[in-house]
Amino acid sequence: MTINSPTSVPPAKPRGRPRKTLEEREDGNRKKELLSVAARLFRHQGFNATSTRDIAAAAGMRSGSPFYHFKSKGDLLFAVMEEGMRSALAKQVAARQTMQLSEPVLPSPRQQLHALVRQHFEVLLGSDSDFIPVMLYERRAITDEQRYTLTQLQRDYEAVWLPVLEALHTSGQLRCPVKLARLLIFGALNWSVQWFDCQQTESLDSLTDAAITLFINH
Amino acid sequence: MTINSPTSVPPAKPRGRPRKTLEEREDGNRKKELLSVAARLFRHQGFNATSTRDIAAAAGMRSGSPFYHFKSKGDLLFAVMEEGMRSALAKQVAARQTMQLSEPVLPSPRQQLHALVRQHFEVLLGSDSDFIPVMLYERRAITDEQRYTLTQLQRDYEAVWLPVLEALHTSGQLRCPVKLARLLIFGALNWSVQWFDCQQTESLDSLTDAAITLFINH
DNA sequence: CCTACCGATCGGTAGG
DNA sequence: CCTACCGATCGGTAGG
Repeated sequence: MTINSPTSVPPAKPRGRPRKTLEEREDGNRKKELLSVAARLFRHQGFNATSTRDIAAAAGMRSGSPFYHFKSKGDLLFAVMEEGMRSALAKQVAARQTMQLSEPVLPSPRQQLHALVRQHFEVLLGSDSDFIPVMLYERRAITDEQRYTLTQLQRDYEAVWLPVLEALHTSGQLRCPVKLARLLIFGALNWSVQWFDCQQTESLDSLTDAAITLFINH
Repeated sequence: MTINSPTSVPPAKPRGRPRKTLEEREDGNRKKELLSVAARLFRHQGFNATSTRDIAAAAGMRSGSPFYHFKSKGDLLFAVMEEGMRSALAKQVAARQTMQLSEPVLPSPRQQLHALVRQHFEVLLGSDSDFIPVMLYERRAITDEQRYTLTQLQRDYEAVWLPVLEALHTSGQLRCPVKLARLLIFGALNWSVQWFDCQQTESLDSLTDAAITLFINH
């Protein structure tokens, strides 16, 4: 913690040193708790400004114990990112299935984009949303090999968007070339983690509506 | 430097230990050199992953010498950010004056936005463009007081955009509410530092054209 | 601006 | 998972 003025970190879900009930101790819950605690600290203080001692203390462990679960601090960071991507991919698949089943007619490309944007805001700003921001803003700190793995997952995530953008481009509702549109749109959405205040009145629904009106004609 | 795999840093402008000619030594050039060297390292490795020894070495100094010019590492970071904002503001003023003088008729709101976007891409991606990315991506690492100063400068920078966006909203060329449009547009532009490759064929001009077609109707 | 140095903190490990 | 610990590195300073 050489940071000058650390942005105050929201209170942890499990604070202090939790009494270890027998049920908790046996399984891999401690490892998952370590992941979510690390995600929260990495997001709000940054990877390099968060010590493994910070993480251990926030998880109610001693300083050496995180290394029982993860080989190194870098591996813990990568695990946070990978978990974030796998969770985001799962949510994306679920959202698509829900949409296709519930609609009486097939959703329009515009409706599909709306659902994708809404779901992406949920991943970025919703509950349990520390993992993906860490992945987005700490990619410098992982190895090339790890970055390659994440890039593959991100490609899967973005693959769903491309046909939707293509359809909108063909119909004239999206005038920007698809490849650049994807980069610019993701930028607009991803940047929201820098300014969005979940205490504010602005809901993710109205935010999604606004974003769609910015990108799409008619 | 506890980073796992530091993104390779582009070669410094003045590499190694420059011979100190008499002209260089006397004035404040060393301080400015320290600023630009620190901006480059902070941008590519991050603030916390860059040691003051890294900076000193890249500037051809010994480890303690940066502290002759700056009280602390944090003050050096803040100086980089402030210099970036003042330079960006100066470029913005210059661009506006050029436009108003050269056009035979007053530029349309759309033309004004084009100029603002183009100028912002220059600040983010053009030559000597390490300062603003550092300001955008290392704000966690400065004090509240310093952040307040920067927020003021950023407000000045953004103030120029608002009337342009208002005019576009009134004329129906921008359907998104102005306040959110500003946040989303800046996000789309600022995120470009994550993916733009200046080696690529894509020019800042065509990038600007694409961005305008994404945001503006007709 | 350099030399020589300090106290603090950090990631990580051996052994249990 | 804890205890006890190590080597390395870091920001910063006194004195010139």
